[in-house]
Amino acid sequence: MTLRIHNTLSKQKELFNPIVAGRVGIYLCGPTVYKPAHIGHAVGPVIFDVVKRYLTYKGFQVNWVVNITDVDDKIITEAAARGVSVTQLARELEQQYVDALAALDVTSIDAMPRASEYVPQMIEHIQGLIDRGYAYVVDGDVYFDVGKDDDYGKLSNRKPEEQFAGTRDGLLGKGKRNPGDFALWKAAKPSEPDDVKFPSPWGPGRPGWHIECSVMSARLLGETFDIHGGGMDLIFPHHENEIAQSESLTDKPFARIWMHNGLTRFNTKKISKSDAEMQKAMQELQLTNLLAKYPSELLRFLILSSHYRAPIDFSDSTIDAARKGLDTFYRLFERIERLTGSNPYEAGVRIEQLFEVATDPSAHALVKDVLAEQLRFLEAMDDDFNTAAAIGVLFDIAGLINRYIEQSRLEIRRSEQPRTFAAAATHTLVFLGRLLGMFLRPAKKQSPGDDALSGDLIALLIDVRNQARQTRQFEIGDLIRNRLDALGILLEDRPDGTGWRRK
RNA sequence: GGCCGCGUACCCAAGUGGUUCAAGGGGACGGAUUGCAAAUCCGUUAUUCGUCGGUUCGAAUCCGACCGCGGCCUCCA
Repeated sequence: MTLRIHNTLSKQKELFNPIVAGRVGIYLCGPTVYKPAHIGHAVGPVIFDVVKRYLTYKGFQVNWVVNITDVDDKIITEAAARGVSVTQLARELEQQYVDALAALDVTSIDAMPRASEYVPQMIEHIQGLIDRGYAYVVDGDVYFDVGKDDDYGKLSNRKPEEQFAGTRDGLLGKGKRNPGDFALWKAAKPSEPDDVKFPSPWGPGRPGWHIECSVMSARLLGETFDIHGGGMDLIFPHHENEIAQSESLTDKPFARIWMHNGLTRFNTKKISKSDAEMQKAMQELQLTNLLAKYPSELLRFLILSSHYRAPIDFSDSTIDAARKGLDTFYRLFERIERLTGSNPYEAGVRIEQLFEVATDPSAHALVKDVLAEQLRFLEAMDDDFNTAAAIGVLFDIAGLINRYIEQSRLEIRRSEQPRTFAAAATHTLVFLGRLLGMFLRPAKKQSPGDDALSGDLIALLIDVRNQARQTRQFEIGDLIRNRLDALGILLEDRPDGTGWRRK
């Protein structure tokens, strides 16, 4: 099986072969820390977390870098508005972001470099571009000269002459040679705080937006590396400019593969910072708020339920549907533990290890079918990380296991062999889910308000109810069930007794 | 205006030339099971893939036009 990845540069899926055999370098554009991160900021990290998990599974050693932009106009403005220092604001929001990613089980990032800590290297890079004639200085600013870069625009398919033809003079700025020229270095303004003033050969100032990614990726991954990721909205100008300033200095290809994820939408609109109507929604869509409201696994599941290049529409109804879908797996896991005594979250025999001993026809069929599904899962992942299709396969496997449980009447007769196979199939299911960063640990079954006493009381009510049912006093039984239902407790009468769960 | 993406059932969402390609989830409706439920299982729910043309023996899938939605072209994951 071979992995193919869609490359924005070529606009098609390409066979993946790393530069150095067995090793993969990935750079993902992280956030500018000037406002709390929203759900859209989690999409890239979750997807690349899966990319890393999958590549690791395939035997690659992955080095994944996500940058933090902590020097920027917007941070300066926001910090001034809040009356805190730029550094203070940036660190606070960075910590929030890191915490949110940890909550989402995005724990596989290898380095999170800060722009502010690579300024000397950026200056070196900029000086190199000046020396090579690709950049010029104007009153303490340094601009990249897009006119000197023959293939400028190859990523976003734009030609600077056409793109900026007839643009207003305003874009020309002070002393720009071409309207499309972008700042590599911005001279400090007197009003700006000291913690964003860095000394440079061109006077005090700070780096432009794009240069940090070129420099930090080169330092941490090499001048040419395997995969560069980010949101679709970064293709132009950010990534285009990264390519220009990197390749103009090194004469080497920058990133081999560009992966761009679709943007998260709310009411079909991009979650944007400037839209007034969006401001209110933004509050709700902040990662910290969402993580307080929903299990993180649900957010991850929702993100992975559509292909990474498609936009995700975020709404209560999509969340709700995702939650109900996820419950299918949770119920299966509970069922398996109850019927087989095997904990799906703990290491156990997977079904592929039982191929030889599956002599019983239905067990044999289960093994065969689950293995076929496993293949489909891997094929989906190999096809540009099609997590949506992969999740579809997980549902199919869950169906196979439930069907097998029904067929072998496991609820009634707990025969040895069906228990073993059902448990093993579930271990395979969990194993595949974990390639997506799912099913890492048992889902929370209880609410914060639950305690031992309420559990005992429910058990007591169940006993009373079953006594009543045995004497066919169903009104009493139903009363208890309905009243518990109103409290959010769902009773389930199974062949082996009555269980309960929260709605 | 230029560039890019999208438009698949009631909703979400895979599929980008042909035998299982119309996955999967939610919802709804039948059936099995249950005292009744819940859960689970079985079945039904798109002869059709925005519209109209074209290419082809054959298209949701390729080409063209059009309609609709969105993104970028200024900061943005």
